[in-house]
Amino acid sequence: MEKVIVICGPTGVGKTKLSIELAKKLNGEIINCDSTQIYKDLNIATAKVTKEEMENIPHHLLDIKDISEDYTVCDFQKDARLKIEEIKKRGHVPILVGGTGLYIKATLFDYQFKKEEKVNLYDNLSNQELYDKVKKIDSKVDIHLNNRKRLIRFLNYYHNHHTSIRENKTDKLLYDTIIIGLTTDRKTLYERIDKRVGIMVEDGLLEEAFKLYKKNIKTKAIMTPIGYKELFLYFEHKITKEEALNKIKQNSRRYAKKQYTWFNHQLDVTWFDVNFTDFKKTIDEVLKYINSKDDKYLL
RNA sequence: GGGUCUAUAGCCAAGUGGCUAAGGCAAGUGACUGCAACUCACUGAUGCGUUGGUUCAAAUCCGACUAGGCCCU
Repeated sequence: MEKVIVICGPTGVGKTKLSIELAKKLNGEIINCDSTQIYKDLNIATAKVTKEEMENIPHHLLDIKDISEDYTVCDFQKDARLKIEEIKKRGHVPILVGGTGLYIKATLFDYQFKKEEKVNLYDNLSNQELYDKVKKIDSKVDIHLNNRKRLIRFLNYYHNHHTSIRENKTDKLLYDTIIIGLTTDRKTLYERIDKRVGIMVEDGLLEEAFKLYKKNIKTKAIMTPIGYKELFLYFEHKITKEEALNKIKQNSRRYAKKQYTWFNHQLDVTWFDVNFTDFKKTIDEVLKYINSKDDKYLL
């Protein structure tokens, strides 16, 4: 049986470290599932693995796009599935690693992204008008009146496919999957996140951000991740450096919190409490679990 | 030691005798199939420093106490 292994969890728990150790043991190759690490030039703020950390383990879907380009879950699904097949063909184990839940889910499950033409027929409508339109098409959808982005998406979807997006739900899994979640108590995680921001600064976060700032192109790729937009405000003298860094910490904590909500409710995750003082124990625990699920990977 | 001002949720605060104590921030919870590190929603004081009193009715008025700020000594 050919498994696909997934490592998910909040930002800052040690997914990267575990993924490399697992890849070494299981003859694996890593597929990045982090929406911001797809892009080139976004390294420190996105906590991207360094060449040294990789330890010669093949990594895929890192640095594949320029910051001026757009990339969506639809692109990722296509790319990731291709990579999974390639890795399997080599007789290796695909290990999906990242914190972007939607990307992981869309890859693993039978999400259908059919061809669409881009339309912006709805930009001038008020939220109420959008909402009424949506309700008229499908009275059962529960997109909130204020969630303009989702309302427009619904209408665009309907325009293209003439069905309600709600009917797109699926629980059909395309791969034999083991989903491993890394976790720790909230307090420890938050401390790690705060500390990591300090390390990022030492590693040159401000320089990286300033380089992007000077380009003066505020693309989606730059403005989405946590770390740049906050520092841009500092560069524009709107807030102090201290405030910017605190904002980065806070946004990271909130992000981690949201990731928990997502993973807990959207995927069937088996959680492992990380042992930070002896990470080997965590690795062993996870390996043991994988082994119990599939005895092909003997230790 | 004397005078004076203040005390409402983790923080900032509105409220100046009468519906169930505004709001913001922080925090927590949740939704989420084409921007997902996105977008959006929900949640908080049975109580107004403590304690007596006035009143049909007190966060609101009066007294004492406690704590803090400022001024004087």
